[in-house]
Amino acid sequence: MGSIDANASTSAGLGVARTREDVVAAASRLFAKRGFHGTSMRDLGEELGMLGSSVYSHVRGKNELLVEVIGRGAEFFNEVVAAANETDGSAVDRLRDLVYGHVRVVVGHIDEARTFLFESRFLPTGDRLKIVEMRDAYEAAYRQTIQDGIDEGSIAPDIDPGITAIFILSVLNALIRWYRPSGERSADETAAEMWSFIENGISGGSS
Amino acid sequence: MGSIDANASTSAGLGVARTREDVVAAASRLFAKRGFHGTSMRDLGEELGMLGSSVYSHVRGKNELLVEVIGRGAEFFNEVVAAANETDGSAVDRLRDLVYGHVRVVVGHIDEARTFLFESRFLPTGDRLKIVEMRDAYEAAYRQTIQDGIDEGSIAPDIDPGITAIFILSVLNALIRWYRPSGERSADETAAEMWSFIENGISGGSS
DNA sequence: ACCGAACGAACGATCGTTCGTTCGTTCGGA
DNA sequence: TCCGAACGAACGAACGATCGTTCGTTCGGT
Repeated sequence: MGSIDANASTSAGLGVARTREDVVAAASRLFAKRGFHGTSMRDLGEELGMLGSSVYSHVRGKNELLVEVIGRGAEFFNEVVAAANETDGSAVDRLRDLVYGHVRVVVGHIDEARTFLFESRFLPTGDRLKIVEMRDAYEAAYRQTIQDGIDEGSIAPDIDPGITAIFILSVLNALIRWYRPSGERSADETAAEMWSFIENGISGGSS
Repeated sequence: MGSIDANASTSAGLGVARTREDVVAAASRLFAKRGFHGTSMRDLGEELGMLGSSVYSHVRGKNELLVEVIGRGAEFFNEVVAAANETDGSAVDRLRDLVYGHVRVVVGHIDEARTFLFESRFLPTGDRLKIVEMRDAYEAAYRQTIQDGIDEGSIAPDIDPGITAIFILSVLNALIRWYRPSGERSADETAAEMWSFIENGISGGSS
């Protein structure tokens, strides 16, 4: 990543030059809160302290903003999979890395994650297909890791890797709905609770 | 071609007469598929084989439709809680009843359930608050049942009832995203897989 | 003849977008 | 040091389309 400008504040001061980065950030916020169809270019302008038409000085149009926001979200999640694949632990270790990484992404980039998950269906067709493909690959990474765990003997052989991957991702993705930055739990504390549930359900971990 | 032929039934057996019920059903379908803001009254009319303005012969307006669809979804889920509270089994039995009931509602009324879960934020303020309240009560029912299980000794005492309730509802609610009526699993088969995961996670059920 | 359902034109508002403009800053040549 | 050309950011009016909604009219069944 990189490109850390002197772009300290997100909003505040009037007359401060806005960049494309500010516009994308504002779009993330509003798309996440009100939805893509519920956000107008004039809403976006207001959020940025300018007119709706002025937004076009920075981006080509509304769809381009949706593609950009969702693309960033997808990138974050892909990095988690790549990182987990580079570790050389057991399958269960890699699965735990996937879970912790996912939670960190949601906690750290909740607006992009929300838009990625809820608004992808409104993407232009080509971009939408790419995202669907990417999501399938993400799910496949979980499925494969679970299968590896079964082969290694560290995960119960009587579970279905496919549907179990879906269940794990269900718990992870729902974080987007209930997590509030003001909450009492940190990212890793939340991930630890999740991992305990994923490992043993309501039978509880004897950790 | 003139204008009014193609009266081929979109709905039930009676050839011509559309009822308010048909309108609400069509709204459920479209709100679930395209979202509330992504569905216009003219879209709704087309789905019903009439003009957008004609929909107003059956309902007062678009918001009323959203309130009605979501209200029906909420009612389904409330019935599940009421039914589970009437059984006299153990806490774990009641929890399992809640899970199975939830899955049956989603499978049987997926459009209402989708709209209930995804579009509630677009409700008029008063109705939205009611739905939030109802959802809190729904979550509280799970939390209380888990607590009962802990008190009875049938659920591990080292788990947090609050966050565990959230995790269970995460798995349940996500069904709305991935379930397809053409799928290979029945409602109860799906619920059984879920229950196994909720009970023991990836440690597997000894079933 | 009655009555509800559907039509179809029209409304005001808002949508995404375009375009000519203003305004402040930057910067090279004299 | 000064000047003016060049530029990017933002303005603000306006566009065609579509939005939710209204209303007088027409149609078909009883």
